[in-house]
Amino acid sequence: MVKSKNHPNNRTRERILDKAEALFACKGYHAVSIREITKSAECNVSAVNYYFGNKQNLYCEVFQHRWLPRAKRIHNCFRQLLADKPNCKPNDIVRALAQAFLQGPLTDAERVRHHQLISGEIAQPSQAFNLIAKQALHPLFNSIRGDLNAAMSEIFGDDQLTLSIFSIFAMILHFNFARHLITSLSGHQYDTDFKNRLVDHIVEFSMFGLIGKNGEDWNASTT
Amino acid sequence: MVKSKNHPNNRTRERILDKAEALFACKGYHAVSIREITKSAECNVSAVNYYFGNKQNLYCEVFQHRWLPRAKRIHNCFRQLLADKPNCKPNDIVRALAQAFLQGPLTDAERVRHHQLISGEIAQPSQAFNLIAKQALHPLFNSIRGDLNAAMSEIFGDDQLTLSIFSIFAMILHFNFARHLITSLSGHQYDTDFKNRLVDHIVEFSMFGLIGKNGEDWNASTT
DNA sequence: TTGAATTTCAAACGTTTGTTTGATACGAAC
DNA sequence: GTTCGTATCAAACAAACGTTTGAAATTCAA
Repeated sequence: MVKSKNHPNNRTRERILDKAEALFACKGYHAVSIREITKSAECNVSAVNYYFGNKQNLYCEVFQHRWLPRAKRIHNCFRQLLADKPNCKPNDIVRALAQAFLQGPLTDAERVRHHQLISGEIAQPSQAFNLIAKQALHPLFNSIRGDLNAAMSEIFGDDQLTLSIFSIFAMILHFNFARHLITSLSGHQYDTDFKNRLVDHIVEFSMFGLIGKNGEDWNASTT
Repeated sequence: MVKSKNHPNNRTRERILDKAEALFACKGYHAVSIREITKSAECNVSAVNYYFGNKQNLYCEVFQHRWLPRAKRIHNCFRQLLADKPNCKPNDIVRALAQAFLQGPLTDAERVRHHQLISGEIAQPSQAFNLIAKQALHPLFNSIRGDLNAAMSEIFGDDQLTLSIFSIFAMILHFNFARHLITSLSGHQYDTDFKNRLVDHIVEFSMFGLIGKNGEDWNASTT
């Protein structure tokens, strides 16, 4: 009956989106109940169905109205960092990317939420995956692809460039969403110092690998 | 009452473990019901509580009796590949690792299950995380750390080595559990050719980064 | 063949789930 | 002050959930 209504910017609606996002991020879709969300948002159980129709749709609208805007803020931060460097080299691009994702405009709590949500969709894609793939992942991927392609003086195969971008993203995502494992194995907390260290590492490893900046030119052993 | 019983190797028990693992892997813990598992295993609902006490414990025993043995097979494959190469260099180590995880002893279906399960635990650690951290992740990490340390002629800081290993693992895990995203962005299916390509890429990128094997020695632009 | 232990089963347990209902409260327009 | 569209609420809904029960099968040693 109220199906076509939009309920734009209603207070309760916004509170539900906030709390739902936090809960979905840290426990996963099926582990969170509507009652848990509405109790956290201090409203009635039926508010979810009133404003969003059903639970599944609430989950999608969390991605639409919370996750995507944040992804755009990160993307803009990345572009801004690049704009400050005309004639940028590949290492500038990787650094801007790592900074945008690890130290960018988000608070650390937002960053954790952001990457928990996307890691869930990457591991087990749902309806929301198509949304963020089309609106965030594909555009960002193509954007970086173009930048890197222009910045690389060497001739780079299409596939080689694609796989390299995947690898850089693998690191950035992994250092964000595998925090527990990384803390457990390395002993480092995710403080400012460590995140600086991570950005430097991602740039150097992406550029020079294990060989390192001043690396010797050893020959590979017999294959 | 039957609490201390072990029910070793019972047929029904094994079938439940098999089906539970497959379902937990592809839908996640909370999205799978006991009835779904027992229907798939063609036994009575109460069999889960009879053999495993409760759902949570079944989940843990899946990791104990299915996931861990597979992790050990991968680890053994890795060690075997290294044993065939005396005086191995870092690129041999990375190649052995990538091969063990992407082409190793598992069937492809097993590999997908394996990485879906661990990606769930990495993103949102549960009881099972401590088990696999202690019995698989820490040992493998330390093992690789020792190998790489011995193979690197250059002096490598402790942290630098640690972060490099994380990065290599980030790639290997990412290329395994983000299959949907990677297929969506690159157009590649996970056939034999593509997996060969991935192993080669992981080795080259881990060794030389974007610069590549025959890379020029450009200078970084001004920081 | 007997009898005790183990395994399977249908049925039910009390909760919790997502969703719906119908009544009440609110807020602006007339 | 009345009216009307919107928002909130307690209460209830059927369905599904994890778990328990107690009685039938089944197994197997004596």
